[in-house]
Amino acid sequence: MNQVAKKKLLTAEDWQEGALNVIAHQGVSKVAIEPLAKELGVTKGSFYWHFSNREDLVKQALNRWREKDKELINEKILPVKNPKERLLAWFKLSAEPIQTHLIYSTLLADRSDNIISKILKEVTLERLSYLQDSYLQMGYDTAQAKSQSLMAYSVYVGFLHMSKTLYGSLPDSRDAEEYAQYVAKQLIP
Amino acid sequence: MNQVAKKKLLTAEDWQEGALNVIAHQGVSKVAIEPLAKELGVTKGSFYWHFSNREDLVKQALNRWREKDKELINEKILPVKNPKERLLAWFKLSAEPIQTHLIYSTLLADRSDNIISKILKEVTLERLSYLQDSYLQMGYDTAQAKSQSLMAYSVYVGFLHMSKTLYGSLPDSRDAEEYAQYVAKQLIP
DNA sequence: AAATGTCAATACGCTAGCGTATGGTAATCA
DNA sequence: TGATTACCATACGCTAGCGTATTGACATTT
Repeated sequence: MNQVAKKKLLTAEDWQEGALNVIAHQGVSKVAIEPLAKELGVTKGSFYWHFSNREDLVKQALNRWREKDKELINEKILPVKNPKERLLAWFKLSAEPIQTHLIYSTLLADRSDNIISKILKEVTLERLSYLQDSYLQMGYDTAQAKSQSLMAYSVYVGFLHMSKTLYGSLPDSRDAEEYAQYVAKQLIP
Repeated sequence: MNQVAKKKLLTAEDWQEGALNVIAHQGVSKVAIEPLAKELGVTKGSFYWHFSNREDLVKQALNRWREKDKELINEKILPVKNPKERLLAWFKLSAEPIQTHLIYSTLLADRSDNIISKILKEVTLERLSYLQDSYLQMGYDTAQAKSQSLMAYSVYVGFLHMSKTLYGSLPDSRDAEEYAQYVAKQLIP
């Protein structure tokens, strides 16, 4: 509840992280300044020092999310040289119950602003591109690689929602592992 | 803007339909009484005659959606006797840009109330069950049919979001057609 | 014709949340 | 040490939207 007990002063990053947590679990529309301030142990006065308004916060928070997501891929996926292994790694990662997936799935239906749509599109296209690359490197022609990566990515998106819908949250790591392996067997020849 | 120019009196169904339209395009959280009243050409006085409060409207609207969705399936999918043909019909239907899909994909990330989660789960389980039946009738064993239907349904959910997210970027109607055929080939042996 | 029922308009109070204005405090700098 | 800076608190006004209370206008029944 009060994760900044020792730290006296807040940074813009603290606010961004707080916003991302709300987005992950309740959606962008639930990002409210005063409740967030309470949670961080300060008042609005702090907020309007760091940000010009609510939209500013949302924008910065989503950009932060995009950067963190990119770093994750750069560290865990792209270094895998073998394309088949790389796809496997991606499927495994995509089934892990981490914040970036929660945020992504929440944004997918919460398109209240153009900010959201824009970032969502950019992130999706970028993710699709490295999936497609992997399939291309496995010998698919362009059209096949396009369709196949689109389908694989759809399975990922669908999985996020299904697990939320059917279990109330993302499944535990054992179930996720099992599912990832099954899907991988179907989608990686 | 004013679709009830001739009709003087509103019914509860009119309000439910209005709510469903908002849900389909903006999400449940955007369902507001006064704006909806304006759109329907009346005031709040009408609303509180037909419903006890906002939650009441949302609940009734979502139940209405579920019934309409069930009717659609009963009419267009279940009558197809051949299981392979039935799956094909379902994939075709699932790619059509009709309201029921819009609502479904919106609900998927807009889980503000328990009402939504409950209905969403019910609808999803029901849809999965007739998908699973089709695969069973095609000779899959229970575990396979379960996993396969889950994956097929994930592709459906993913497709809904992808087309929304990438609109204007990737899929023109020719690509969409190509993709649909590709997916069907992968998911229906 | 009177009474009742059905549906809607209007006026009101209430709350949550946004954004502004101003003041305060502790640290740092000149 | 006085002044400035960085950060936060407090108080205020404003709007959207919820829900209630009351009244009004037809339509139907008696």
